[in-house]
Amino acid sequence: MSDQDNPSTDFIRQIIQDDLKSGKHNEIVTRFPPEPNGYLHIGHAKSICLNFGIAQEFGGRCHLRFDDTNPAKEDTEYVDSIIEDVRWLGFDWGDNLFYASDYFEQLYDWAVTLIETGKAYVDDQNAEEISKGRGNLQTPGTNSPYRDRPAEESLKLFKEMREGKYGDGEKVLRAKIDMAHPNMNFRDPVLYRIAHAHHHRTADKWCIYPMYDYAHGQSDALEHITHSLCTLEFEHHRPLYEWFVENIDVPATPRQIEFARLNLTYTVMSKRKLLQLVSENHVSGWNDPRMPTLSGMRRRGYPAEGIRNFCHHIGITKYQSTHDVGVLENEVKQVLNRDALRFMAVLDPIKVIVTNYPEDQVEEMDAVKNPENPDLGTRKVPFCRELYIERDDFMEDAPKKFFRLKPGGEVRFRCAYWLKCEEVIKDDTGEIQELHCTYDPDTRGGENPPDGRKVKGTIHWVSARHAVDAEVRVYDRLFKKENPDAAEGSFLDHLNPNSIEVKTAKLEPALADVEIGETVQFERLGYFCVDIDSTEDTKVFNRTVPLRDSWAKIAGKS
RNA sequence: AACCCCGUGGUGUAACGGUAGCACAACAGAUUUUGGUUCUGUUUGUCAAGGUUCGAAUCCUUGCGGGGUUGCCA
Repeated sequence: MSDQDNPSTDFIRQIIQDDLKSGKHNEIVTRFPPEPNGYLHIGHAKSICLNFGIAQEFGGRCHLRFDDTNPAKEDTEYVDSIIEDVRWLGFDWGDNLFYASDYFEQLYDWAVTLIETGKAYVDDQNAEEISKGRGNLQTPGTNSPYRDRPAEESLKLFKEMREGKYGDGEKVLRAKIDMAHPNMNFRDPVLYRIAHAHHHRTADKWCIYPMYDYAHGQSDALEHITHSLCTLEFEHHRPLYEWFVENIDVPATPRQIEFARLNLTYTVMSKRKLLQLVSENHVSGWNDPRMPTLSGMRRRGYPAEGIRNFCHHIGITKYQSTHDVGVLENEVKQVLNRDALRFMAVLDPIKVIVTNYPEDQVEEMDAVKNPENPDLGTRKVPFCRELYIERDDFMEDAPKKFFRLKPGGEVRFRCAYWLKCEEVIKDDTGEIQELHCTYDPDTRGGENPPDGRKVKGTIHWVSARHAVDAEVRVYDRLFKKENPDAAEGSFLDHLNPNSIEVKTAKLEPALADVEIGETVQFERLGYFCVDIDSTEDTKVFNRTVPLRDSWAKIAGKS
């Protein structure tokens, strides 16, 4: 199943189709414009899939542009991670890699023109005065005392601002629009501020930096972007975006269209909060497998295809919805079910002795690598007298619907034999030590015996003599609340204290060959990805997502 | 009570004036050497009231509800 089966027909794509049909545009150009001040998350994936997806579907192109107009918050570390993440997601911008800082000179020249034509002025007020002068939602603002200073004076001051004559905050350049406008963005927005800060690309060349509103539309125009797609919070900025495009002699007229940003249950998405999780060590880093970042999901074992399919299926609207994280997990599971190789691993082992199995014998059992793709063939799994099974797969006082191992009961050991539990060995405290079982030689490979006996359950196992130890990190949701943002108190109050559980597991030996970054299925348990923390001696696995567990549901009910 | 945007099952999303469909979730069953997968079926919806129309989720009006906007962040 692929994305292409059902082409999207959201309102943005409809606008684009109309623009193509009417001849307004012959080629579609979009852009993904992150600010390099943090790591990309699943919300960005929605925007990436939208912008790059549209370029692919309509035979256009999509630029990657770093919106690097605020040196105080930005860093090359973020530039590098963003490039890596977009590539990993599966998109390519060819030669179209740009930076807003590439346009600083041109933006400066246009600002000069705005001053010359009386559409901008240098304001000497400080931030507080400007804020006060702007009025509020009910009351109009008042003009700055510097609003009507002669253009030549503003020109001189603006030049001096650039030359570094003033300190941070001493002066700003403002557009001269309307201090009583109902849209606050029109109350003489700031175009340039002074910031004596080191920029990760332009170094110390500049000490004045353009604001988002002033830089973004012009950058779009310079790149001949046809459709500038952004999230809903920029709706009020669109008229200003258009004002600049109209009042400046730009080479193209891009159109801004807004869509709803992605919200997911059981997580937070704001960069500020994600940064806080990292800096206060609630997680191990931006790429912690519990983070909604692309690097976290990659490390968790989410395939890029699953994320792309998710973004495709949630669609694009203006309705501020919250998607169930289960939908994402479902897309991930679909891809993994198709692709992941199957292995057996025991996370919470209990020993089984096969009392009637020869002490020194070892058999290599054949096990299918992936039932969804039988062409992949089989692997060998060693079977001997001592095994491990999952503690959950045995119950002394089992309910009727418990199809696994119980005293006197018989189950199939996957791809091996049918075993019957003869004796339960306990220690002084009553804790189960080991199980003594007998096997039926007529069931080799797990086949049905000739006498027509039936068995309800099949459980996984690992040979105790051949097992490889590994660390397994079992992850759960990072937050306990569906919406940690809306819940009472700080979002940090709702962190799930059990979002990670570390176990030492017993693996079948073939698992030793799985490489870092690969995701496999531990049969009956879930999907697990080899983590970068793995060493020569010990592999580390992250649980990507558990398999559906309908027994847990039945057990939970009774 | 300024201005702007948005209201379709539990959660999302389609239907472009003409049979309210799909996915996830839930429930029931079938298949199964993973209580996985797959397959079949069931339950649940157009925020409200008016209006236009042969016909309204769709167009209009009003109300109600949700969100956004008062950075020298993006």
